[in-house]
Amino acid sequence: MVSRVESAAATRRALVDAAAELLDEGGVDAVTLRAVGARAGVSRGAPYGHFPDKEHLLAAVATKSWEAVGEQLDTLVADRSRPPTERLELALAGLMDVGRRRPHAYALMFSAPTAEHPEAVAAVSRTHDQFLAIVADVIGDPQRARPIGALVMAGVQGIIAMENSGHLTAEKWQVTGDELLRMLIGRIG
Amino acid sequence: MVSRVESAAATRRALVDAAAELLDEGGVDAVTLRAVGARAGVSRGAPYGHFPDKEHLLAAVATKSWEAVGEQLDTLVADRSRPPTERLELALAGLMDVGRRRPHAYALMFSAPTAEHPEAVAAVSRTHDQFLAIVADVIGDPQRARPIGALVMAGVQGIIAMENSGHLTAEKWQVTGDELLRMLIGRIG
DNA sequence: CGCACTCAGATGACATTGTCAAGTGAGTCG
DNA sequence: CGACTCACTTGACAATGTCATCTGAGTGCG
Repeated sequence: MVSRVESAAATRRALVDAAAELLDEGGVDAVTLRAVGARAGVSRGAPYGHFPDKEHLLAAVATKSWEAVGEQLDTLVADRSRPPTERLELALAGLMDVGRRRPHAYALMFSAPTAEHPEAVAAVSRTHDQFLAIVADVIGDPQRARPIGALVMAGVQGIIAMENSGHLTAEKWQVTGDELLRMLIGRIG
Repeated sequence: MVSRVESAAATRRALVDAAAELLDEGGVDAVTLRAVGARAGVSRGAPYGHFPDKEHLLAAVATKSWEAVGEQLDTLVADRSRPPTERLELALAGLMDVGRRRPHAYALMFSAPTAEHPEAVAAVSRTHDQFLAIVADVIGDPQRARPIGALVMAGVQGIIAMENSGHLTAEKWQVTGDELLRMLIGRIG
């Protein structure tokens, strides 16, 4: 027997996990409230006990994705044994990895509605701070780290977007996403 | 009295225009086949005479958007009176402008389904060629123009995505999208 | 211990949507 | 002029997001 609040929290978690799985498997169109409920072991109307509407459920998925990236960056920020440049490379490689392994989730993380949900904004902000800390270690000057960090973040986002949309063809551009990332890192400072 | 083929072509054009308008006004969710039909002056089933499904209609909207950008670049490529760098700046400013004025259409242009439709791919490819021609004029070396062009294209795409998703906050990054664009251009070569 | 209560979740219902089969009428061609 | 073609309309259906209502298991008070 579980307490009612535990059970409700577990259900909420199961709903977000189910939505994330469906998103990864079949894109945003596959995230049906009925499918989410079924996978989470509840009925189709259950999400409305935890989220005002479907958009908020997706925002929760985006939030969790940002938090996952943030946790990954946590260990990188703390690890002072590696040189800063290497930590930055690892951080960016991690982002690229999410973009490639979970393209639908990645697109969701960078889509507009996310910004309208405070919990999502907080998760994004925290993760950006982690990232900025790493960039600052590379640059030295914390003041200049912010614009340059934005440029790098935008660059990575653009590289992944072009990869995932099929616009980054090797014949046309004579370059791979990884090479672009290396060019991007090389132009820091 | 108009010939049947003219009338059909006009209807197809009206459908794409209506879909584009609805997309700009209310995002992709507002693009309902019924709404598209109504605005185009036809019924809800009319699109099926011109497109196999809704996705192909949206692909046609994306294609038209790419072609519009391509035409804008046409004049820039032809205009040898301006210095190459200025032409590149104007080209990128034009892209940024589309991203800001028509955020939903811009997102559609860089979304995955587009790549699966041959006519869309052709329009994108043609526009990318225009862009590469301008970049090549700036760089000098046509071989190096391709990777650098990809980096710039990805950068612009990323800047717009961060702007439109609300992630490019001035407080966090201490920079504007336009400033990022200038940084990006400054790092060419 | 027992009972009324709360609230997470279930269920029925409804409007909207994408999609297709069948129908229709205006342009087209012999 | 009559048969035909085909762009478009209309009716229908399944799937979906959403809400009002219901139900039963955990909870607090006596």
